[in-house]
Amino acid sequence: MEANSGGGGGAEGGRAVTGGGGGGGGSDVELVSKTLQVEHKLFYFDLKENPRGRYLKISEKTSATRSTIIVPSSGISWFLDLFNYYVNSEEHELFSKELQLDSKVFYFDIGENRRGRFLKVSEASVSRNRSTIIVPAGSSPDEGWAAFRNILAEIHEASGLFVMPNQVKPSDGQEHLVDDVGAGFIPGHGSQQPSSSEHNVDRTIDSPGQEETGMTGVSKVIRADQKRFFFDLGNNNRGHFLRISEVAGSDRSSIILPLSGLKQFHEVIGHFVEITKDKIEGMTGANVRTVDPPQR
DNA sequence: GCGGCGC
Repeated sequence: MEANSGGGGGAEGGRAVTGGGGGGGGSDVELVSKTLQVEHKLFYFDLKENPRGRYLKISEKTSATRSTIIVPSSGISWFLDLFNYYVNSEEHELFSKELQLDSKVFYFDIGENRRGRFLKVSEASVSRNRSTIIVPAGSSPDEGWAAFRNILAEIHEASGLFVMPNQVKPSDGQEHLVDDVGAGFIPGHGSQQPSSSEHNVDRTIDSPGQEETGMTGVSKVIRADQKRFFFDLGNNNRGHFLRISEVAGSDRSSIILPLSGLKQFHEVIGHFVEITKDKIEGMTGANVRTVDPPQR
């Protein structure tokens, strides 16, 4: 559905109020607020929520300049992935990236001047002018980009803590409820999700999965391009199965995989991962595209 | 206390 067609709670962003009136963001609730100083820049991270949804506002402030981008909450984990990519990649293999979220496109570009290297993140949306923040790499790679990444990881993790348990219902018909693919994990016992570069393609939401309920109702969702794939364990009188549903727009279709076939399924997928390694290596997700660096 | 961004 177009549940988040607001492009990330765009109702805010200071568009109506210009000039230093009271920026009373109306119904926008601030869930998390963090600041990061990189060289002489100050970055503000505000995870906010209004009736249209949740979004992360990232502002860059210097003495004379303020610039803000608004990231829909579903994009936080993509941002995290992308910053991991820029932190972990060698200099010669840094490419520009585009990230498409709802109606917005975020451009990630590397630049360099005598002050050093920087990552330019700009947001283009239909209604608003393009806005840009620039994150210095720092003299050691950890200073700028990694610190930025760490904040993103903290916010990504914290945002999971704000998911009400009854917002995610197991099994049938949950597709429309699981709007917030980037919202992270449901807090449970012992769920440690360190922000290392170790998380994979899957942007998962774990249903409670208590022991007493058995495995039925365990669900995950991943996202690739404009599609979402839901994985739901279920059972009927014929036994247990994994239902994999593909949802794109208003179309959906499913396959039902008896658990007896799951291992082979896994092996076959692994085989294709193996033989396409060159192509998918470095992909942080299928709706992140690598584009040629600008020739300037 | 820099400086990139944009046309």
